[in-house]
Amino acid sequence: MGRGKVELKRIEKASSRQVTFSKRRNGLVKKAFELSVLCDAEIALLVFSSSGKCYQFASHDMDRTIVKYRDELGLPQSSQNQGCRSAEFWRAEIHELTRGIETMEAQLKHLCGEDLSVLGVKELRQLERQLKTGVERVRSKKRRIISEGVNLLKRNLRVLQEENARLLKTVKFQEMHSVNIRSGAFVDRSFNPDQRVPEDGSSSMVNGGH
Amino acid sequence: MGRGKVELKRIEKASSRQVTFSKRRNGLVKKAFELSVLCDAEIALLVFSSSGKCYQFASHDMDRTIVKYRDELGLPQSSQNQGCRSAEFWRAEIHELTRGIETMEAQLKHLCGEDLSVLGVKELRQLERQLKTGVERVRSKKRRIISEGVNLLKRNLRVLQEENARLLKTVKFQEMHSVNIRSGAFVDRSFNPDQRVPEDGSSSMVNGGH
DNA sequence: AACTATTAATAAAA
DNA sequence: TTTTTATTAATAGTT
Repeated sequence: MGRGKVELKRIEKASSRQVTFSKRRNGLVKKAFELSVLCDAEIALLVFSSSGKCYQFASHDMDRTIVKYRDELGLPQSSQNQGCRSAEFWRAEIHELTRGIETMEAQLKHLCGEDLSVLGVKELRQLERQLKTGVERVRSKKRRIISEGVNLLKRNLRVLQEENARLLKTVKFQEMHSVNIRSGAFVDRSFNPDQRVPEDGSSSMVNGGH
Repeated sequence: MGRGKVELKRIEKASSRQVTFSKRRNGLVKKAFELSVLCDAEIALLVFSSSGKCYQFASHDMDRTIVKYRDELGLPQSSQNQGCRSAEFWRAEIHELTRGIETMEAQLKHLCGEDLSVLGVKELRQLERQLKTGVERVRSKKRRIISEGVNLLKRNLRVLQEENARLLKTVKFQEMHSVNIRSGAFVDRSFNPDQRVPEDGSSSMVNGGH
């Protein structure tokens, strides 16, 4: 609903993203409100923008609804004040994960041809080989998928053509048959040059059926 | 949007209310999902039907988002709680990181031409374009590095050649000089055809320097 | 669950 | 941001 449809992926242009966020956030809250009123539902909605700003809507009371949700899961309350002692552990855990992420991000960038300054010729050669392999594999996969599609279409085409040929024969046979049975009508018609044997247009059906 | 507009009040007819609840709840979740994807937002949505059934949507992790919301309310009042967060929060944080890692691993595999079965033709096309861009960038970087190396060598070559020319002149001059001073020695050499003026080999060093 | 006539949301532009 | 407008999307009532 807008000037053209939009792909379901992160909007790259920051300004557009901001505008869309603002509009859709309003729309979402409006919808949530309407649902709560129309259907007598209890709704809690939390939205954090990518920059960390918090927006919320609650038809009744945010905390009450959250408590209800926790009850639903059977979770104990006020878990917020627990677990302070293991913070160091979690920090270390996260540090590990973050390091892995950084490595992978670098790899991804390199594979996209970005941030290449840190690499030497040897590494560039290896990267190029890796990318060429990747391209080749992707291409061959694509070719296979497309060729499968084409083959399917060809098969369908053949089946339809055979079907049409059969139908055409049947139609011709029926025409001949009706001429033989009602030959009197034929004779009658021959006395009236304006009347013709009607054409049924079945041959055009062959192409009309996609 | 429908056959006529609706008043914003509780739908009295129970069956209509139920149908509308179901439809609009789906719509609301869809909108929440779209907002989270398009605008990179973190969203938590809780919906309780009037009969008490609980429905939910969370773009990231419900508990993490709730904790974030509580932090939002709690932290501005006093900063003493900063850094002291629940194990749940850390678990959610790690869950987030792990999800990111999985995404990146998948991307890496795809870029290496592995695990392509999950992709459609459109995605393969995009991937191919990405890889081609990457290859091109890697190649151009490699070319630049190599060409810089070559240029450096050429510069060295020129410098050395000039140096050689200078040295050769000096040698020639000294020889002439020595001839003038010790003409006897020159005469000695000219009498011995096997002996040559020694070549210093510096011009072959230019090429041997790789 | 489908089907549409309508209304509502919203993308792009101003 | 907000408004406007051309379009798409959601959905109310119906089958």
